[in-house]
Amino acid sequence: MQVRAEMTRGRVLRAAAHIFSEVGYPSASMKDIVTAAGVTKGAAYFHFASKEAIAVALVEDQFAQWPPLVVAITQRAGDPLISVVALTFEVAARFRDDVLVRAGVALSTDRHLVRATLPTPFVGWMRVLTELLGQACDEGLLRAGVDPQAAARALVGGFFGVQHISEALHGRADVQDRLVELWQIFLPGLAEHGDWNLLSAAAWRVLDEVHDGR
Amino acid sequence: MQVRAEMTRGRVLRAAAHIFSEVGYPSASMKDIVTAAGVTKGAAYFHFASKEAIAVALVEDQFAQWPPLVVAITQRAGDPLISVVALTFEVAARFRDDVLVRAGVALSTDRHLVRATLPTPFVGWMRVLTELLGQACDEGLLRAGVDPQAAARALVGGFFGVQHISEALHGRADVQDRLVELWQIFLPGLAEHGDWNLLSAAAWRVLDEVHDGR
Amino acid sequence: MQVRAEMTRGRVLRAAAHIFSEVGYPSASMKDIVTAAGVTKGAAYFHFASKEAIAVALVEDQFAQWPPLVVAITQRAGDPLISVVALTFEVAARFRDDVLVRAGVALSTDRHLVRATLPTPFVGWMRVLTELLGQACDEGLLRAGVDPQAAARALVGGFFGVQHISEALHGRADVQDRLVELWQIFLPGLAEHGDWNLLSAAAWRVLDEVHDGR
Amino acid sequence: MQVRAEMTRGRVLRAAAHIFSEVGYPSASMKDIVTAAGVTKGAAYFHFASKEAIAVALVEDQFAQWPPLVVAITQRAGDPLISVVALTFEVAARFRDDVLVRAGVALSTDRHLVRATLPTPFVGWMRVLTELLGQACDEGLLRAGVDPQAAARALVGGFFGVQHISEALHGRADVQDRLVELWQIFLPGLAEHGDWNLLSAAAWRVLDEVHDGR
DNA sequence: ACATTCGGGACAACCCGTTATT
DNA sequence: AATAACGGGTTGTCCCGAATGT
Repeated sequence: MQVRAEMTRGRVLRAAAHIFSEVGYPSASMKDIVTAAGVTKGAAYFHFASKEAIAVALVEDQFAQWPPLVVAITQRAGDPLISVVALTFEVAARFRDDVLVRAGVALSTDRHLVRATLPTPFVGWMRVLTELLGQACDEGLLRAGVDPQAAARALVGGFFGVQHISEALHGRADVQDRLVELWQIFLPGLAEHGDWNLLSAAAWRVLDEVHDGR
Repeated sequence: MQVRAEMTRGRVLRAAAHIFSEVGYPSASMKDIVTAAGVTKGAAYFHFASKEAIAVALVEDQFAQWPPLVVAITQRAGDPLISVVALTFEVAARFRDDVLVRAGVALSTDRHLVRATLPTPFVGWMRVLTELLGQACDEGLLRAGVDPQAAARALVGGFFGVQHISEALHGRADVQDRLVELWQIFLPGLAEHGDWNLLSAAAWRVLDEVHDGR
Repeated sequence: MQVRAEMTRGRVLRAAAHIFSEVGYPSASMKDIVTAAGVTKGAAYFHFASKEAIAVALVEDQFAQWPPLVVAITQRAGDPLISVVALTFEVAARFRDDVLVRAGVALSTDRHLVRATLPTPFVGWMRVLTELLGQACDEGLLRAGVDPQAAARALVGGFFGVQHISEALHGRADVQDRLVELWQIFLPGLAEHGDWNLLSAAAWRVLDEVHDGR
Repeated sequence: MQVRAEMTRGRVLRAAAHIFSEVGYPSASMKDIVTAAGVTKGAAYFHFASKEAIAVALVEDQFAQWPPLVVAITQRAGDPLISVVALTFEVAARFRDDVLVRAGVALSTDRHLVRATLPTPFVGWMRVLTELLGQACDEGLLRAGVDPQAAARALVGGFFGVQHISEALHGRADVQDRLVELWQIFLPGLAEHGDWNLLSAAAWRVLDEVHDGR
């Protein structure tokens, strides 16, 4: 009865995602979760050993979804800077729209509230961006003196901060606008002759293709 | 008996700050707090109506400490860009070193976990920075086309993100280095002819004076 | 407000004694106990940190009540053999009649069911009886070749077994009869010329005095 | 598939015996048992309707093993007193060494913790011993005035007590020594001219024969 | 005014023995 | 005989108030 089991597991996960992102992990009670999921406590505890295990599953699911996206975008884009911009747009959109992702982000942000060991956040993104910016550097696209790794760290920090504030103040409704603002300040420091209008237009084209391709 | 009362209040506040910043607000129990404070529950509840009230007091204390700092720094600095840089350095240092501040930041970051209404974060800083960058704009210090408000938002976002990641990964030990990296990327987009070395040196001088002045 | 507290504590202890001796420690729920005691869980947990702590208190109370009894009886009896017999009668009566004692005995018997460390049973009684039988030996009352310590161990074992079986089969209603049977078999092996009728009559006289003396 | 089924049943029984005698019936969870047995819950519940059913099976197995032993020993011994002594030695050894027996004893001792009706303990042994001591009486081996039934009750009580204390204090390691001590006190009250050394030597001879005979 | 002791219940997470379903 | 699901029940904790000193 694999399919019923898989359905139950998914229901729990989705319900937990909603509740976690609404009231936060510590205030979410298993009772709320199973009620929202429409399953019994026994069923939930058959699939997840504990509340923490649900959180871990959620965060790991979220982590697992990025590598394929990175591959899809970099393949279509060709240019590393376009890839980076497109990634930030797409990730921001998912942060805003996908409740599983929102929950994963909330859990990662409050990771000290979860006793279980969650995967370390940020470092994966730093690696990806360091790689892409390194390529850009090799291709002579970066401003002289820019260290790809330092730029990657700054970019991840900026993205996270902007996204967090957008969430705190407006439920991420304005996250894309804030992201554009961030890029407009960032770009001159990153690429000598980068033109934001061209870059963002290219990034959107890539995203359109990626979305259609699916 | 005024002095004993004030001492008790302070002990509770400091103990709560430690516990909140260690395990987070929801997992911090009043029992832990009063034990750490060395007072009885009754005493704590005489000064604070609830656990939430402690959190509110902590956050408000934290908020209240910034305006004087802003005044002190802007008065000494004269130049608005130097003021901004000096502010980020000083605030980052307090985020790292002052347990009361750390607790306030943690509570603000997890503000949806506290049912009571905490003061809205970020907007105060956005106002301050918009003001300072507006001055810089008037004085012709900014790059052409930079909107002071948008730049202020990006700056607050970048600062928060960088600081949060530094906390998550290294307990804020490296926050100053990360902040410098952020500025190095930011500055070209903000000020056409800004030189980071000069700017940061000036900012440190201002901070030295401010610290001595106290 | 010492007196209310002491009352509450006592109510919990007595209720727990009833429930423990009825359904056994593991099957007794705190809910049952506090309901029977007519107090709330908060009150119970103020006095006892856990269910185990109640069990420990019960057993320790039981242990603490024997030394005074030993003193009272030996002082009145003079003769060590009479003391031993009187002790067994009195203890058997309390095992049968006093619910606090019954609970303590039940907990000691099932002590491996309680994770907390309960005082070691039996050894206290072995010491007391070894002492008394040693005196009897010195006074030439014992049969030649009897080792006081071995006899004490056998006596404690016999007493415990007889009492346990009486409890298991008839709720200890027949414990005194069974005890007399035990003594009638035991006495010839212990004291060459002991006469059970004289000895038991003397023991009862001592007990009457002790009871009146209170 | 008869043999696999029988194996599964046996594994469950043995695992349950271990767990019951370690932590007691109420604290033993089916999960622990099936894990220790290396079978699934479904398999265990195929063989036993409930946890109680396992306990009942264990106790009944234990009860069923004594009648053959009684027959074997009385046949070899001839003399009823030798039979009684040999029985106590052999039973004590099995109490100490056989985990199935240990579990049965533990369950019988804590029988009020099992809701199902377990076979009444002690009375079987009392009947056997009453019978044997009755024979001894008829043969003039008992001390004048000894009631076989009362003596049987006292003996069962003494045996149980000594064995229980040995278990509680030393895991039954010293049970044979304690049993000898008990007999040395008991014998004079039971048999006028009984000599313990001869009796126990005869009992051991009988046991050797019984063991070889198997 | 300030502090303490004691009590009140709601509730949380999780486990448990058991039954369906396959 | 294995996987999956079932809910009820357990202990313990938590935040807080009420009664009581000092």
